[in-house]
Amino acid sequence: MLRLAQLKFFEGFYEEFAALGLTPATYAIFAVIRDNPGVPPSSLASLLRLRLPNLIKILNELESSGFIKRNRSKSDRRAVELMLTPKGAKLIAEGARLTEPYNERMLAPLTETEQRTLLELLNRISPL
Amino acid sequence: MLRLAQLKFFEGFYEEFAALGLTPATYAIFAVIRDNPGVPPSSLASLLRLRLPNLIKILNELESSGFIKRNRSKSDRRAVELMLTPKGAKLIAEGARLTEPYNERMLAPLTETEQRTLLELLNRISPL
DNA sequence: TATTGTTATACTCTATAACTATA
DNA sequence: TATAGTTATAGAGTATAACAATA
Repeated sequence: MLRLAQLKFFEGFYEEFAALGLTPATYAIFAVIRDNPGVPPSSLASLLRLRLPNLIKILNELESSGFIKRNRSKSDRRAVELMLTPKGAKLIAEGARLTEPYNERMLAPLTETEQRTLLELLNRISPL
Repeated sequence: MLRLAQLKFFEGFYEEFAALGLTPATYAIFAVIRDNPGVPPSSLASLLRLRLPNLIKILNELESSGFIKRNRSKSDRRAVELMLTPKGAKLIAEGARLTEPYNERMLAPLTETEQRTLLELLNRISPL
């Protein structure tokens, strides 16, 4: 049942966000960088349960498209600090506007109380 | 959150059922054939949301390993009827014995009432 | 020596087009 | 002509190993 629900959400996501070129993965990456400017790739990968090499490949594309930039940390020159460019900030802001109608459409069979319950139960099973 | 929960269940599944060589996909396929002997590949694919060509590849492996057999329908010789062999029935029966402890472990953070609620809400979002 | 990030690469899963045999 | 099943193949997602730079 989890797989079927997730499939529905991903299919709906591609419909809703196709015009912006956002995927579930890139949306999540943008949102985390927006809320945690300077987050290193390693933290981002473990938070989103992505393998570092797979994340790096996505980050390379996002950087060469001009959506994010990488700064080397002053204190530890191995570490990378991820930031949104103005172009990237604009993209995720546009995406954020589609989020509420998207969630509403996916969760339409549930009341608002049930929607909160579902989120709470899922969060207990696998906390973010 | 759905993706993270599903990831947890799949990882737990591989741990629990590794000894039997069952995957989430093959478990579901065996269970559907067991409960619906003679089910055609097309119905199986749409029920489990698998593309027919991808399902066929799995069915080929399951058949050449001796777990299932294909019968041509008498009434429509294009149609295939899927059946478990005794070997396949034995395998899914062994798998079924692991199912309750597996679900219990994955859903440990929830009370029994909450477990039923979660299943009901997921089923409303994307009915089987 | 250990850690962060990166590259290269293989493997699984998923998607599309085209073919066959029956209807 | 249309349908059920199948094959071949391409693409996306995910995995591991090895390397460079820095600590």
